[in-house]
Amino acid sequence: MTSSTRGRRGSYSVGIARRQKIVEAAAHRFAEEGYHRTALTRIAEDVGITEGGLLHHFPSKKHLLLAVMEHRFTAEAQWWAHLKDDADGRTVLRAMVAATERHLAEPGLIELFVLTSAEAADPAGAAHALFAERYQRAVEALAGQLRGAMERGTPREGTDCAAVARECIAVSDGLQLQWVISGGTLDLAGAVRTHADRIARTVLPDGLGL
Amino acid sequence: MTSSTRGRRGSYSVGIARRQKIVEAAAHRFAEEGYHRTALTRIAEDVGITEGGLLHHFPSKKHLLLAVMEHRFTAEAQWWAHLKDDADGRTVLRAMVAATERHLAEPGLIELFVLTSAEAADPAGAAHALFAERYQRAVEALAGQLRGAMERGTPREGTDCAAVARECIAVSDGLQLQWVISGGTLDLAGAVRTHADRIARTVLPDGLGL
DNA sequence: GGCAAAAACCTAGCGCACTAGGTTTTCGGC
DNA sequence: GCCGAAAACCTAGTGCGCTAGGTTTTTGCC
Repeated sequence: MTSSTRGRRGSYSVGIARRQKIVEAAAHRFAEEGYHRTALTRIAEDVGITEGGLLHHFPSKKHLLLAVMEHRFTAEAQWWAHLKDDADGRTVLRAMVAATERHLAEPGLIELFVLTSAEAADPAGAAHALFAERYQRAVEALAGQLRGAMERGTPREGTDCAAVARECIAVSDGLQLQWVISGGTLDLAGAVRTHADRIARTVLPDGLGL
Repeated sequence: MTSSTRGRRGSYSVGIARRQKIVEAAAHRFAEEGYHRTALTRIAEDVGITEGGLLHHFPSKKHLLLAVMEHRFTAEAQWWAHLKDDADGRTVLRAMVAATERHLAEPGLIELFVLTSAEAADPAGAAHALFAERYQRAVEALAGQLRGAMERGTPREGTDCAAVARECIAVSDGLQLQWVISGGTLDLAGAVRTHADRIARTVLPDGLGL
């Protein structure tokens, strides 16, 4: 029973490199021509292997989509990390608007997000676990920051921070959907700001907007 | 150039009956085993025809899903019609909560809705047009009722009713997503109520909650 | 009632996502 | 350096969504 228990060798360097290339190629094609319209064979060709070979690394097309999204999510999480723990509620709410603007800058991202969200609705699907965890983490983080911010001011009585966090995330997701369907016409960032402002006026101690 | 221009005959009665049966069978199977896991062949078998025969009526599986959803949407629209035009803002907001509770009562409905929403993200897809129109109509209706209600009271200055309507719909959609992913754990109706209450406090003339 | 024309339906076949099982390549341990 | 086990990769085959084109059934019209 050493550190490397008998059997079990882990990925080879060539495999790791291949997976990275696959995710890059997939991200490119998905953003370019859409998830449903890109065939796994094309992505496999892009990286110089067979469809079967690709499916060795990612057992299904959905798993591949998930890997692409996970890549995005980590980048997103890193960005949020720049917020200090003692940031006040107003700063957090402003960060939500800024995050939306960041998403808008990357073409195809929101479409992919909406798609993956729906995929996550299937409890048997691979995306389910990731999203379940992701939502829980996001709600907790946002709620924690709001709670901390309120405790430093005079908290409004009976404010459920987790509920506020869930609402913020819901508004963001729901508006993203409307934005995609509107073909990019909707002022997404503006709408998110309006809501953040409403939250500020109803839950922040001073009752002022953003 | 008579009323029936040459050519063009319209559906036969047998076809209409068949389509209805197909939609019923599809709705049942989709709710039962999920959209992705039900094969068109099964639905075709249920109604006693071939897969090819089914595809004559609905050119694609997505079209069929869309037909199922349209069926639900009309039922939903009829329900909303019970609201009087001169209903006050508070009544409209309460109706949103009631609508959510209605959705929760029908198993599998919200899952299908989330799925179809994502499908609508593809501009080339069949669901896109329906959802684009649906959202526009919903926003206009809600905004109109809010506007009417506010004009009868003392409207808060600078309230964009359309924006409020979009936000309400976004919250509803976004929370539905979280509800599905949570496996039904989330108190969906409660969360919608919390938001509706916040809206009431920030946009209704009296500034009171629900 | 019978005649087209259009709807309803079927058959054959393609591409894609995915599976099963075999072959080749990598690489830690001797 | 080389052995062997596991990773990496390929090949063959299946079921599904969908298309193309043909056949059967319905139905308005004379």
